[in-house]
Amino acid sequence: MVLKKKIIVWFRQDLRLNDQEALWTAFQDDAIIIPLFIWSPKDEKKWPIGNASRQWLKQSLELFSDSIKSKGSRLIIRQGAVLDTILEMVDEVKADGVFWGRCYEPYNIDLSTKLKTALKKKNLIAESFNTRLLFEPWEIATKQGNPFQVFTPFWRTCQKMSENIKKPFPEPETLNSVPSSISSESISIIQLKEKNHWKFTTQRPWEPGEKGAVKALEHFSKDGINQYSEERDRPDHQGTSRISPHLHFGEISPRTIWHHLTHISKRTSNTQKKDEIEAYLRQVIWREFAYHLLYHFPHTVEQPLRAAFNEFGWEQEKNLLKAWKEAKTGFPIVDAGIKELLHSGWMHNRVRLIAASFLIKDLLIHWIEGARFFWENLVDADLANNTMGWQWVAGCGADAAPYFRIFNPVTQSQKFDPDGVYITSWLPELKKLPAKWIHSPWLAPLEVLKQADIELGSDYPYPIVDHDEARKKALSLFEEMREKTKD
DNA sequence: TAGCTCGTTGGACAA
DNA sequence: TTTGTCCAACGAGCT
Repeated sequence: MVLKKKIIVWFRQDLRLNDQEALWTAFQDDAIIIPLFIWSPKDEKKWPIGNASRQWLKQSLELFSDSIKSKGSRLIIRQGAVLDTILEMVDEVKADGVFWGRCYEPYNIDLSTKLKTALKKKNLIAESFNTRLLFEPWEIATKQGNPFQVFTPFWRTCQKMSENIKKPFPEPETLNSVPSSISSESISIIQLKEKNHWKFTTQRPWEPGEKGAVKALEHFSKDGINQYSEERDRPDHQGTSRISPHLHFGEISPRTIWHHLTHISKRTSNTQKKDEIEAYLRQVIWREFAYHLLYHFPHTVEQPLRAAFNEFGWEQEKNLLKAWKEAKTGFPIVDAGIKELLHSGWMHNRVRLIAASFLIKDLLIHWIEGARFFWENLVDADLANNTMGWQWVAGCGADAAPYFRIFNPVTQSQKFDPDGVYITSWLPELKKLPAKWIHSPWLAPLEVLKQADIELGSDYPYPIVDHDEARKKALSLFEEMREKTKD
């Protein structure tokens, strides 16, 4: 009789059973599988998991643990430094090796490398799999063999290579049991921080976990996809897929999304629908692009991709930053966005752009401050996406907007939330203000404000900056930076 | 290799 | 009210 191999499958940002190549490979090898999750925020260095993400993770793990149980196995949860914990576990259960899905944050790459070396030294099996991306960051390159820094050619290359995207792996029908002698921590070891406690609201309910992720995809692909390219920009409508937190925690794989939507696209003769699906898949490729950049330019989590921006004259106005974080800027679209973030752990993409542009170009505060605030409060906080997004808005990242493109928070608000429906859903104090004035209450006649029961300065703040002046100042600082870095 | 084209999400102003 | 044009800059990526 052949002795079965014993494999620890270490789960990180791939909390699902479907299209889980690490798990599926161990299952196909007929190995005895020990599913493991490690709670180890200290290993995450300067980007330890934020409060909103913790809350999501707790629920996601709870559900993942249940689905593993339903297959006859048990998820082992341990706490401590990743390397020590795995090596101890390997000895404890006399494992023959470890399988895991790859992560691409600099600290995670470092951990994987060290783990592989340590396991190989012990003559054990160490295998990592692609569980998070359509393409590995090193599989896509320009014709010169360099990493891409512009999205469109990256997108075209991905399209050409899309035939290679593997079909999702099925989930194992059953799993072996895990001996009760192997101890596990409770999920309650994942503690929320006391301050700035993020709460679920009933206003925008989420359903974490693999089932919730599949439901979100099915709902979106039946309905939302048909007007995606227009509707995705409307925070007052439900035009986006809302799949981002599911993708971040790996409750669904991008391959599943890709194949599900390309299948629909192939079946329909409706060219508009095909275009809408392509518009959405383009966004999925933006996520790939973010990982491509994170992998090839890992310093960008702290430093600008364009070095010239190290010379930019950022301001250090603590009070302005505080007002932004507390939704007290006096610009309703910005404040509504921050409120949405604090109350629901999520912010509409268009509003993220407006709020980010306001922090950077109106308040002239360094993008890293905004990146850290988002990191702490978003349920979909993702180092690759967050870094790319903030650098894009700041103009210091890949494919960034030219310096003179500065969002006007009032015209953006008028364009994408014309009736102020989004604004008033998060700022009820402005409910009685007519749509004409909702985007810039400080311009409303006193009579109108009175009728709307608003006294500026007490019910709702005065604007903390004058946008036109702030814009001019930003442009002159960019000009200074260009002079300084000219050569 | 040198030159050419092009770039997720814009704004201001004029007609 | 909508549509068109310029803003003005630069480097990536291709041929």
